[in-house]
Amino acid sequence: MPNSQSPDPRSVARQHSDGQARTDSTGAPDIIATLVSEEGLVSALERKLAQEILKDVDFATGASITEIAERAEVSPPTVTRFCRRLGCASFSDFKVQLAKSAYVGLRYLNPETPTTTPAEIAEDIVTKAQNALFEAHRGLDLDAVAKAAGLLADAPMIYAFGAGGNSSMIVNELQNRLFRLGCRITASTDHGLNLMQAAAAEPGAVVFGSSFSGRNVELRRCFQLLRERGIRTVALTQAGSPVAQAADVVIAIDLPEGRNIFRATSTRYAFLAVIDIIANMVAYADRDRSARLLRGIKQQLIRHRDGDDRQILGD
Amino acid sequence: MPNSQSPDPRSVARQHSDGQARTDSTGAPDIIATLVSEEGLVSALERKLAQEILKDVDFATGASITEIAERAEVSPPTVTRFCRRLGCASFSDFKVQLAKSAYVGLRYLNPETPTTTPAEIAEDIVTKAQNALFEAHRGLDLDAVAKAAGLLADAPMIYAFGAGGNSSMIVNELQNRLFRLGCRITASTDHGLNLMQAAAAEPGAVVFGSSFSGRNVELRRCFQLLRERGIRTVALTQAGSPVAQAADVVIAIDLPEGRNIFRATSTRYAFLAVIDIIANMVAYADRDRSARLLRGIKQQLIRHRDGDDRQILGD
DNA sequence: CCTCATATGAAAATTAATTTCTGCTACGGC
DNA sequence: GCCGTAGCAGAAATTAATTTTCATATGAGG
Repeated sequence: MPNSQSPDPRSVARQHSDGQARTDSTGAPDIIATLVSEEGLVSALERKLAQEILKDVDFATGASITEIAERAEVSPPTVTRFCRRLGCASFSDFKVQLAKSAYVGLRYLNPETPTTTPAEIAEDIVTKAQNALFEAHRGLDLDAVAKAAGLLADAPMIYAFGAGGNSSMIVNELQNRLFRLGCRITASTDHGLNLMQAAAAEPGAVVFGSSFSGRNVELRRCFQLLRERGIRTVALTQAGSPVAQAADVVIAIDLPEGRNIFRATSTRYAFLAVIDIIANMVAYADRDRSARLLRGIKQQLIRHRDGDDRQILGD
Repeated sequence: MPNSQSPDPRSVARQHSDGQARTDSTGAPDIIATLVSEEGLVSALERKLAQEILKDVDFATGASITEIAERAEVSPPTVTRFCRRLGCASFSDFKVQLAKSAYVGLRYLNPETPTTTPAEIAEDIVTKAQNALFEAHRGLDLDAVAKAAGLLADAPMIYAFGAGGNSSMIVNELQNRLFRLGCRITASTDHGLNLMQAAAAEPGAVVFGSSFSGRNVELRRCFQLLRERGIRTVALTQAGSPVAQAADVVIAIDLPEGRNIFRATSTRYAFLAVIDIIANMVAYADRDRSARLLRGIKQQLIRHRDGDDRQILGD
């Protein structure tokens, strides 16, 4: 038997038995992800347990160890061992971890239920948005983001290309955030214009392109042209997609799309967050200049509109 | 002694003893909010307990009842009673509820820490965005949203007014969502144009205005003009603000603004969610027509761009 | 076919949480 | 000012739940 010295379980808590703990950025184990992937679960009963818990997480967070054991048709000790294997100190620690993950990470796992009442619609939209942020954050390649921010911060000129309502919003937002920081940037959302700008862009310029699907052929064409011309490109898009393949730096966002045609894609929230992260990084690249510019803009707004924008930059 | 019949605690769980449970829309008690407000906590020791738990929620979610009792210098039974009074079935139920609330709702209670590393920046942006969604959802007046959606769904023409980068994005997004559903809508983000459109708007039209601060005097002027003309207005803005006062239907969003001048306001995420909720409600107002239109748009896109938009409407 | 490793559950032991009961305190009436 | 009442708080006892121990079973590898 390993661990015959019986180490304090608490010391191994929050850490995977194989040392490869799945954690979110707060350092907390991401129980749901582990349950879904079933990683580290060797036996059949443990897998069954994982499935049973995922089937009704709300029940699991409220139930006692015997209730869960009964549902999965295993014995309580098996549940305890299962929790330990997942990196929790105890069964109750497991429940707490589960509750933490579940709040945001859970619901999109449930079958898509049609929403009709106002409360359900609001719940659906907000939860999906939170999920999108959660998932995107988890999968975000920070090095790629930092690299992109570095390119943008140093660029003498930035072109931001998008098309369609969603990416248009994203590139406009990028322009909106970066011009305040002293970046020279122009956003355009027209394919023809994008192509012309790509052809005319001066060496040293950086082109940022957004595509939710990654299959925007015109954007890909722009990127290919730019690559030939030696102009660096940053893509915010799906991993492995045609657009991603044509870009120098790829910030990949891969999120499952819901099947509700009435709901706009919650992926927008994740894209928006990436823009904010990039903008923040660019701001910190030259903190003093950014602060000076932002304060200047704010003062102008206050002077011009008399308190209109007391709170935030740009109503 | 009340409750001498000793009802099953589970039956009173998730419900405040006075029947005025603070719950989020999922029906789960919002423990953190209750702890902060100290509502329903009669005795001094219970208040002390609440403060002690808020002081270190992470500890509380992991600790046993005796550990918490020791920290607050009370006895374990007091902790049990405390949990019951908060509407939980048991101490462990309390911990689970606490963990649920804490994941999203907690962190903005912590002092704003400056972020510098890429990981910190990403964490900060994402967490703040999730918080904004969480808080806005909690405080959202669904009746007002439904009323607004009803007005928009029935309007022969919609004018969406915003100004500044943030509200511009919001009204563009509204247009983007609603035109797909067959609404006649035009968004404009220019004060002068807004005023002219307000003056020219035909009776029966509905004007939607967004202002993050609520102090956009030009928008308020538009709304006042429209009120005189008997044209209905919907404001998405801060409660009680000048803009809100001038509007017929107010969707109020009141969120604390961070002090980090480098970060764009996380309130944008909440505003965006409200737009999505409205659009969804409008879609359901005439579900068949919406479905028909959306499918038609999708087919056109697929035919024209050959797979470019396989996944979502509008890249 | 045997052996070893590992998994599993029954039962025991332990630990934790809750109930009961009693003392205490504060407040109001007399 | 004293007494009674109400309700809170904690000690101890009770109960419930979880975990450990140990015996058995199962299956892979020799």
